[in-house]
Amino acid sequence: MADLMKQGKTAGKLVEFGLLQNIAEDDSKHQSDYKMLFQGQGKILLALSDHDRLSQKDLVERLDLTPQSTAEFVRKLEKKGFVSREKSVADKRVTIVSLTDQGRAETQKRMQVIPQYLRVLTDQELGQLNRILDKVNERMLQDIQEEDPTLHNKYHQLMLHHVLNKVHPDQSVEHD
Amino acid sequence: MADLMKQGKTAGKLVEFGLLQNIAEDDSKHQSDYKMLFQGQGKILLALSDHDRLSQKDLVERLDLTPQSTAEFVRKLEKKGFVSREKSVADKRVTIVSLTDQGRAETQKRMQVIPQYLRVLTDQELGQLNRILDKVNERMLQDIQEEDPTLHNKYHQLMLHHVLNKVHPDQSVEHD
DNA sequence: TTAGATTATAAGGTCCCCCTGACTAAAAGG
DNA sequence: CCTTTTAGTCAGGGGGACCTTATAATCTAA
Repeated sequence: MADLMKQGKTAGKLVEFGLLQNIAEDDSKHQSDYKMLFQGQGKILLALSDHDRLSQKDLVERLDLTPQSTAEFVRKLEKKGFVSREKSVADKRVTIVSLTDQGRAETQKRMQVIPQYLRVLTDQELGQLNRILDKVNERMLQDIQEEDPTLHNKYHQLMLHHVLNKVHPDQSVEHD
Repeated sequence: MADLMKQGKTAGKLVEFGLLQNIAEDDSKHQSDYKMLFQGQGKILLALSDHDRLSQKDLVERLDLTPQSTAEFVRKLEKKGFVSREKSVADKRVTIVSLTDQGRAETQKRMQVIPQYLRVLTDQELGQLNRILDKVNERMLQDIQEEDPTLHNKYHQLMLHHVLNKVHPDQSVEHD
């Protein structure tokens, strides 16, 4: 019982957390666009930062979008200078999309967003939070896989691959 | 040094967390639209669940939107059956917006999203997470207030009021 | 009573995400 | 060689978040 209640309480706090993140984000005009990481143009950037030089077809498969949407996003990103397009020589039908340096930088910037608010946590608390997030993330991962055992959505595959890469290997380059 | 690194690590895990939340959300078709809680129509719902029966003017002030946008969102919500509108008798210019039962239910549903994944945490971990979130949330709150000492944005005020209400009082109707 | 302020509306715009349909150019296979 | 299949394009559309520029209706105060 107490457990359920505590869970509810925590859930509430997580909502608050999202809320505050949201406010903080549009308060400081710095437009980190953290929210846009997982949609539209952001998705493309993400996919490319996982594996550069993908054909639009590849993107379509990985991101589970229509070719048209994909083309649209790629075009927009190109206009912004974040990606470049070139025709494949091997197969003149295919367009190869790649991240420009600027795009790479942008993607970095979007993901980093090292939340300042973490600075209030003690070393111990950071450790606790890390362990907790590992556990929770792993659980979500399982849930997702249960929901879609074959994981048809390539985007999800990509993302999970990302996560798995970080969640279970030694996972740090601690060499200070 | 170690601290900064740990912070970075945690930040990474938080990104993963967002990622997974996102995937989980559009995997299970239940369209909780958690992401839309803080924008447009969601904002309106939120404001009304804080204080029902507001005039559009009130909404405008609280949400920091133009009257036109507000009217638009309200109209859309009305079309969906989430809110109802009535003319004030006292002042025939004003329209009073209130949540319908359906709207109330919807709002509940959107906010609840009691994250199942919290079930993997032990009682102790929940406690830790609660403390951590309190700390972090409080810090974000301060940051926000520093950024805008007078807190011009009424929406933020509303939200902070929400948060403050939960962050420090006893905060629960614990009667299982 | 009439001018000015207040509340809301209509109309139209910008930009975003994402889709369907129709079509071209290039590759592949019989 | 000629028909499919495949990669991508264009055109158009639905829905969402906002905004600006009128304008109408109502209230209020001189």
